[in-house]
Amino acid sequence: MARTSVTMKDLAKAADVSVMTVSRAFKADKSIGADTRERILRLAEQLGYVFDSTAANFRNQRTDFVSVILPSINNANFAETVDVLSTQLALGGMQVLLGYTGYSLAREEALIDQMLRRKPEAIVVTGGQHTPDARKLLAKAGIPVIETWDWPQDPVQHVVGFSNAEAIQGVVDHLVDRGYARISFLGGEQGDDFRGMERRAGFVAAMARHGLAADRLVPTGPAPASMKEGAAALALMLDRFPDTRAVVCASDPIAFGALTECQRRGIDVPRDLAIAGFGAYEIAAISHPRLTTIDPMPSEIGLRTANLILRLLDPTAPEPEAPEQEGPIRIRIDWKLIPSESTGESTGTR
Amino acid sequence: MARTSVTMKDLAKAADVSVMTVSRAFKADKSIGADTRERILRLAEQLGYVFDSTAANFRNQRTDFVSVILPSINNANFAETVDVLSTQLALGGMQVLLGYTGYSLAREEALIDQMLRRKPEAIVVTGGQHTPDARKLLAKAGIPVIETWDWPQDPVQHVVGFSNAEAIQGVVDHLVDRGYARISFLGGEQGDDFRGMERRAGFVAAMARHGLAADRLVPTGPAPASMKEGAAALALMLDRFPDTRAVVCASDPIAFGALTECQRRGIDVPRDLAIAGFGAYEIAAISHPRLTTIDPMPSEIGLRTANLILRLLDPTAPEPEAPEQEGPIRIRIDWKLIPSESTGESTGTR
DNA sequence: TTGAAAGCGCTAACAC
DNA sequence: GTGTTAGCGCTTTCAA
Repeated sequence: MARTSVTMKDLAKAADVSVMTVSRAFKADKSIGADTRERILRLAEQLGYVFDSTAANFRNQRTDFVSVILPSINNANFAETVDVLSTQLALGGMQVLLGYTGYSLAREEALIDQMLRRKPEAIVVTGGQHTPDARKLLAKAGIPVIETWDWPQDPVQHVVGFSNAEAIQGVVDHLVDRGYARISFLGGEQGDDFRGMERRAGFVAAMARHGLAADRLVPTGPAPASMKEGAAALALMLDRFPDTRAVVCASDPIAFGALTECQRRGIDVPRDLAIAGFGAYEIAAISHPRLTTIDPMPSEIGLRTANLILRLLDPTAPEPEAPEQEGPIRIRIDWKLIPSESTGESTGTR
Repeated sequence: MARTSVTMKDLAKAADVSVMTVSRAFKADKSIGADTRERILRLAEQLGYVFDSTAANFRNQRTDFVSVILPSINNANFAETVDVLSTQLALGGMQVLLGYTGYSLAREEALIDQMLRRKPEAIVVTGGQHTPDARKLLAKAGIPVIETWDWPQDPVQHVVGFSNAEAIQGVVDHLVDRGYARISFLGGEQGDDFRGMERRAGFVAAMARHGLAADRLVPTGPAPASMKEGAAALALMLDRFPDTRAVVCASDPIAFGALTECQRRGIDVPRDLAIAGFGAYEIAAISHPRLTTIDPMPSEIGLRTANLILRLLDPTAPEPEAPEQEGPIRIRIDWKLIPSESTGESTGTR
């Protein structure tokens, strides 16, 4: 194993130039003779030299890292946000450093602490809920902090997201529009999945606004709730609230699980029961019937977050009036209702 | 923004000790007075000191990074592998640096080049297909290289994976067992998705072995093929090979897309048509009917890869006989056939 | 166009 | 238990 790697010093010796000249050979715009550069690059190839960006980064006091903290990587929505975020940041020469909390705030705190030691240029977190210590760490980090996928009451700094409580109301309004009144909610009400809890709160608020009973609440257990839990929750709902005519689910996987349970029991969706999800996952657009859902624009979140970071870090950015005085930036993402087959058409109160 | 951060030097001055003493205060096992340490740590808290691991890593010539290169993060199987891999490596103090190729070998080459400059301790790639230059980079990297999710003819170094061609044969054998003979294959045959192509090759080989016609091949377009493409491919298949009684799909998303298309057309699965997938995605276990599939053990791949890396990097590992001479390690992951409802029961040739 | 000096923040190794 | 020295590989600055 070539644990002993070739350095610029070695190259310099071999090319009989100074280390500085070698350094210049690897930068595009430095003043250096074309022939000298070519000779050095050829030599580098021969000796198997690999540029050490850790050293360069250290010397420049820039890591070009952006830390991104997610509840889980195994979630198509978060994955899409990260995908776009990474791709976009790569255009600015930035690299994403990913961390997963497993939906635990304690783990998030530990991760933030650990991440900050790596001296990222900015840090992106999911949600607006953090432990007090985590908040303190973020506030004192001295780098841009962006909370995403949420619309916190009291943001740490920048925000790119939306209100989960509000978004779910789009679903409720849609169902009420179609004449549904006896509506259940399937979704977690425990653990650290605050987005799920907010969706439940949003459901309750929206039902109250319509003067409807909002007590048909079925938990799906701690996050991440997925298809299986959705099926189990539907069974539970049929047992507890048999008069239900429509269900709002905290996520599309839950909704799809519920749908399969209906199929197994011979319950026709949407004729006997309407089902709505959340997240605009791939499955919502293809299941039979297709699921009515909310598109939270995950790629938009990633894109706007990346652009915000690039702008905040770009020293050449033209500052309009107040130089160095710009306050926190709040970018609201517009979720979109996608009405579809699973909530059918309606003709009267259900 | 506190672009000017507090260093050990500042702490040393404030605590009226040497920088070395400060350094010791942050290491668990160093000889230092308990009171001195406490005083320094308290001071660090007050001054908002954050340990700079980039400097420590640079000094120690260890980054504690492991590069992991994936086709896409938006794939539940790869996500699971990475999840377990990251978690396990974290136990050894390692951090994963993720990169996505978008199923492009050219992009993979660029990524590998870029990653190696960050001086990772090891590099994990997906698949055994690389550009010649990428292979060269990997071979000369001087760190452990692990190819995963594949079983290459000519591995670069270590391997943790399985043969996609062989695995798909498990599905074919199962269908033949159940009496199916007129079997189609839905899956990509273009672009850089070599795992998909290998599955197709495996299908053809298995059919030939059973003396069956293997010419019912329906492409799904370039990777990543997903549910929508699966539905479209099924429609195409019905048109081109209407006598088909069973379809083998290159992935569960394709299979599920095909299933939904059947549901829309009133084709009963498995009575009229059997469908099998690949990957043991969540959807396979819950769709109605549930999908027969192959479980490629993604978390096992992640776990074994992590443990292999930790072992290779651990200098205290007891080397049995040949010190520093151990050859490449090949860990074969045993995929598992999961027979389920979508391939039904059979009574005779179909 | 090229080179010499200095140092980014931390720690191994060795004194005391 | 604490301090001193030296240096990881690179680049900014200034001089030639």
